[in-house]
Amino acid sequence: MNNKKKLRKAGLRPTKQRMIIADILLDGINRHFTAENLQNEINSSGNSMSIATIYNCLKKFRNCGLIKQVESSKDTAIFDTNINQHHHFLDEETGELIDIENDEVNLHRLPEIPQGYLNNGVEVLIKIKKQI
Amino acid sequence: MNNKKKLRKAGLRPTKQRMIIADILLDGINRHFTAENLQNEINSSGNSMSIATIYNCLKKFRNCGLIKQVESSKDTAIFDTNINQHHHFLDEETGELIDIENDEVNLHRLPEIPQGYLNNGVEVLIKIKKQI
DNA sequence: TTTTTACTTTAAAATCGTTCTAAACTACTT
DNA sequence: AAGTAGTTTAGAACGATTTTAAAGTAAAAA
Repeated sequence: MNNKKKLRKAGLRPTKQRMIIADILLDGINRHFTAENLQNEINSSGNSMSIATIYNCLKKFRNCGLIKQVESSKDTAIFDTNINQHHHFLDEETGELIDIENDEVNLHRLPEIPQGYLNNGVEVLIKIKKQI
Repeated sequence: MNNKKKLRKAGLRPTKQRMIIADILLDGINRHFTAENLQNEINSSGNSMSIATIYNCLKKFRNCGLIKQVESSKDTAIFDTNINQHHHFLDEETGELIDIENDEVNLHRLPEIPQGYLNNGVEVLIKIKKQI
């Protein structure tokens, strides 16, 4: 499916700006990035875009499930083009994230979900530290 | 052990401000809180403290292992007085966190830690959503 | 004890990531 | 082609956190 169709299917108008971002992000390659990283990529591709638009698009893309936002206590939001349930190694020193595929983690005996709630995704974070 | 000793053991000078914070946080009760929450508690206890000092202390306490910082992509840092390895339910709508004790999650077959790194703690986050 | 030194606290300013504003623009519908 | 609803934009605003630099304090040295 081309990106125009992907955006339409997600309920988003395929504007010029969203297409530029989709062409960068939705190429099937898994990557972690910040709004600033993306702006640099946009600039490198010969385009330019207001940072407000970039934030708007990232929020829309995230809410539509085209990308994910990683749970991490860094000062900057980190997004992920891998939208399948998966996990991460996190080097807390550098902030570097490494993907862990879902089938590499075997979760036995999950605790019971609190009354009145539904399970909305499990994320395992394995914090790692450079060996000295 | 009293709080003065705990601070000394952690390598921190037991200043008046750190003692006020230690008296609030290190009472053995597990809680999640932000810097602002803590400032309110300090004020309620009849004391007052510069917000810069509160941030300084929280950073020191965290770096010494007296408290933990929760991995979560909220806009405000969330701290946790439960320093044992444990996990959380997260209601993404409200930001509410609920503790999951470590033995309630059974992790079989963790992936291999990348070359040159050491495991520095595992955190499982179960995102939950209010049932409609 | 007094002095010295290093560390800590503080208010206020600065910074940084992100969101808001409101005007101009553009995609889609009629 | 005209209308309308959604989108983009620069710049202002915001909120959390950090920095600054001066005053204060705890611990170490004399």
